[in-house]
Amino acid sequence: MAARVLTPRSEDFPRWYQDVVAKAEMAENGPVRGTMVIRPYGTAIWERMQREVDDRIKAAGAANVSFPLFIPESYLQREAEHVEGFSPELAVVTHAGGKDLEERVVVRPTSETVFGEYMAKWIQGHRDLPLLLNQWANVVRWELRPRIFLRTTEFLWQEGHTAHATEADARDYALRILHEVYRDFMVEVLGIPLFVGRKTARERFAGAINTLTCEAMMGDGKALQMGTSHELGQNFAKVFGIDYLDSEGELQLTWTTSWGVSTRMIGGLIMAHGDDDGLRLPPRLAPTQVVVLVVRDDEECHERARLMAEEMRLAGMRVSLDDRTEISFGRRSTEWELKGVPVRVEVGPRDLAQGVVTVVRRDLPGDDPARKSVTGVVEMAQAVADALEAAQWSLHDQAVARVTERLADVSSLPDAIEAAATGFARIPWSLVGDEGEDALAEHAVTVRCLQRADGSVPLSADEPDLVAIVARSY
RNA sequence: CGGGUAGUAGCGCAGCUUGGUAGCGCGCCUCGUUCGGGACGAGGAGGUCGUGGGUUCAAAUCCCGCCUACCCGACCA
Repeated sequence: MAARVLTPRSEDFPRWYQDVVAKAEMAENGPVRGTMVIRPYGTAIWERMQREVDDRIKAAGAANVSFPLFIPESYLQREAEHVEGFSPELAVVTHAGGKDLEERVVVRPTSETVFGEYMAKWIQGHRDLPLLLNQWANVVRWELRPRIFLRTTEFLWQEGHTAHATEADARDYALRILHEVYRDFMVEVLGIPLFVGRKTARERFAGAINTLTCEAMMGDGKALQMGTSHELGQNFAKVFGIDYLDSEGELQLTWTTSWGVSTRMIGGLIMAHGDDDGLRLPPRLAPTQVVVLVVRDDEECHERARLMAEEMRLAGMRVSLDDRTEISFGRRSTEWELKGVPVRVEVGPRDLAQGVVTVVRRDLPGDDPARKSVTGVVEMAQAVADALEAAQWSLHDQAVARVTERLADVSSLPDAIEAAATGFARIPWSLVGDEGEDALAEHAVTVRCLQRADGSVPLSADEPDLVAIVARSY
């Protein structure tokens, strides 16, 4: 077995999380509180996320743009709820160019207001709608209690902003992004099971009329909001004048949406799949899917490993070759395990003499006999491809098993609070309500989302027989 | 933002009580022996003791401010 390099999750989960971030060389804290330096491996993971999410956003018809980092403070102030929600978290530039600024400038905490200003300019008639935009950017929200990847003062994200002719179009699009972009990516690529639903009024985005959310259960039973999609109604259209002439020649206000996912997903990925040996990456996401490990400094081993890596690359896999034989085998194995590379191929003289190699799966625990298998050199590429496919779903299924185990159906607030100590509780929304949310909040428990009985997303919080998913959260 | 704890080599820590030559383990570099789950030996490099000020002949050590991290609360997509 691998030597202990991390604090075990059962001993101290937050400490384990920090250990993984550091030991897998993903990121470290920046010099200013709440900022982070994302290292090459963390960046590679984020780039994979970006690629997968971006492809889906484009498939949903949106185009990428780039808006400024600085926003005039007056823009924020136009939408009452929006300012109120964000002002405590704003970083404001008051001094620049060697003098005090006449109009203060905020560092964007999100870009609804600037997008609003320009969408108003670009939209004239109904033929300009819908306008579907997205940008990949950094944003700043001054955080009092930062946690690397999960809640940082500066973070990277994607923010989509759209304008539609009708409320129904806007509603459909917000829901479409939630399902076809976010849920599809998180379930199919990240292998993380989700609770998708609608936020209660108090958990809603500042300035939205509805917020849809993807909530995931972490390894310690707490919830993480992985992505949100908002219907903004006509709130921003009114204050920024985002209007158009309809086919009758009448001036109409548009209906807008916004939606985003951030580097927080990296934290979610760590806490949803990681184990006591480190990160475990689902193959579809992993920057390196397979590492070919040269076991000993032996000419035959080097050459055969190189050829095998090349063969798998040609077959379309993302492969790294580890031929650093000056570092001991055990150390290198541990390192790749920490980094969560899904499959390892060990090429050593003992196996080669028999025409075989050892294939090791990261998703299975150390005592699982299926974890290591021996396969003929000729069948190796296929065996690895099969292992990758199996690992993708095995990680997903392990996460589903945890949800099943830690999700309790309850019928009282005290029971919900008790269940939230170790996981999620599902409780009829009629038993909670606004007062119930207050009572839960006293125990640091919140309503993560509202769902219909079958788990689908309700059209409004007023539908009958809704259930609330409640939990402690990050 | 309030309460608590901490900051000494890349990482983890001792030294501080009682002021007087900057230490240990891991990692790193070189050489040799090793090599199928964090190898071993020998030699070596690496420090404005978080930062600014104060007390003192003398400060890692005593005093004050600030910064940063962790825990608990409040706040927050």
